Amino acid sequence: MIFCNHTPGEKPSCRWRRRKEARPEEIIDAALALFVEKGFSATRLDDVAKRAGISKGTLYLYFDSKEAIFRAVVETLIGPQLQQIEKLVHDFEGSNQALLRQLILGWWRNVGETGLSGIPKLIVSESGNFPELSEYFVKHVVKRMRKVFVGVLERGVAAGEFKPCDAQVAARLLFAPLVHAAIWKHSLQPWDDTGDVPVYLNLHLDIFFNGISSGAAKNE
Amino acid sequence: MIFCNHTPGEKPSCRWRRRKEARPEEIIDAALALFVEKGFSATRLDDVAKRAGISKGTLYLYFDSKEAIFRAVVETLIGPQLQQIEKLVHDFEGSNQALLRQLILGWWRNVGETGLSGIPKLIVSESGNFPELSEYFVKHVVKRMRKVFVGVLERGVAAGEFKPCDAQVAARLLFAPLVHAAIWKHSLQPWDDTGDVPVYLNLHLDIFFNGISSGAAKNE
DNA sequence: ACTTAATAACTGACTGGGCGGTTATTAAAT
DNA sequence: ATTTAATAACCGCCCAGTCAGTTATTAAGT
Repeated sequence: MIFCNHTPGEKPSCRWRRRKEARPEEIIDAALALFVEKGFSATRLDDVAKRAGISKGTLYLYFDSKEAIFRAVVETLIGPQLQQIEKLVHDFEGSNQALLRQLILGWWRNVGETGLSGIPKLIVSESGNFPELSEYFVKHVVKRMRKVFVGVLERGVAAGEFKPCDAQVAARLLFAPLVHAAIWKHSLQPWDDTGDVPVYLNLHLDIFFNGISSGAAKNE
Repeated sequence: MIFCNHTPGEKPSCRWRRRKEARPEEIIDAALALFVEKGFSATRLDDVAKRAGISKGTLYLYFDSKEAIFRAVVETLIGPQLQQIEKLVHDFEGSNQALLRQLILGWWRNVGETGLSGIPKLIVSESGNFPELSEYFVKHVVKRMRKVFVGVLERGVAAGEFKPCDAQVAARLLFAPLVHAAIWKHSLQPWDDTGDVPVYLNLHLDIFFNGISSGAAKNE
């Protein structure tokens, strides 16, 4: 705790090191973990600094305020994920059901099982205190994400693969268990570890597609 | 703001009134609203007091601490709901599907559309800061609730009404959209008012039961 | 190579305000 | 007159944000 800032496997020959490039990411990672665990208000910057292996003053060399760190956490971590998802949809060849399954399970693998899974809880928790951030999140994340799902669902309906339905609502239903699982993982999971999530998601997908498929093929 | 504490429709003839009986509930209601909106840490007791129409000192005549108020909010508001639900299940006559539909829609009417709908968000947000409370909630609310759903689902499977499946997991899936809708309502809804919830829930129920029904009867 | 000067990353003690909690006092109720 | 609900001024801790000083690093000079 006293000696720090050494690249792994290096002996502590000095009190600290200059690592201008690495700081921001380390700060954001530390802040994400603490914000998710404790919430924004209850997180002390001293703790963020300690976790990032620096002093509190250093935080202010890279960010203007606690709130700026919060915004950076949210805004920098989600862009890449969305791009990857949109790419997957664009390149995919196969049935729409298979694509949606892959989207759901892929999201869980890339987001749900990583530190990113804490972001939904964080956003939900702080929505009342950061309305502008919530607006940003809805506009640039939720709606963009939903657009992908709605597109695939509508394509599936047009192709006769799914029953006709309100794709907006169906998209929300399809995605809800993902969000639910992610939030759960960071809140009540420790006291109710009900099996692993992929099992949960697979049953969801089976029921959902069995329920929405246009009757033609039934997967047992 | 200055004059207060009058039963509705009473003229402010004095600075305040003694209303020992009514205080606790009013405090709890005020605290619920603010905790849900801002989270526990970010809520100031001065604001709770103001909203309850009293001064901060008065809070301490009825509760030992801020945390005690928090616990009271959670513990006093959910018991009655659970009892009502268990009674409904006990008395119900009809198909298990119909019962589950009624449970879901009834929950939304009695909880989702009232101030109680904020509790899930509150629990999730503060789970990191109040582990004991989370444990209590899981033990006495989540599991008790799930037990009801699991019971009905298993009965349905045994009766040949539903396909065989893991009732524990299915119960979580069935309930997830409710929690999702409630949390959504208190966080991102203002920036994405996607239709009303009953429509969402009805589609959920249609897809779910169509997906899980044992093929015999199809309701279209 | 070795020393020294200049720069910039980093530190940690400090502060000012805000908020949880207390208490001396006031006023309603009986 | 006595009791007690309620107040509002008050206290002290905590923590976001600051800044004067320290140390690693780099560059220039010899």
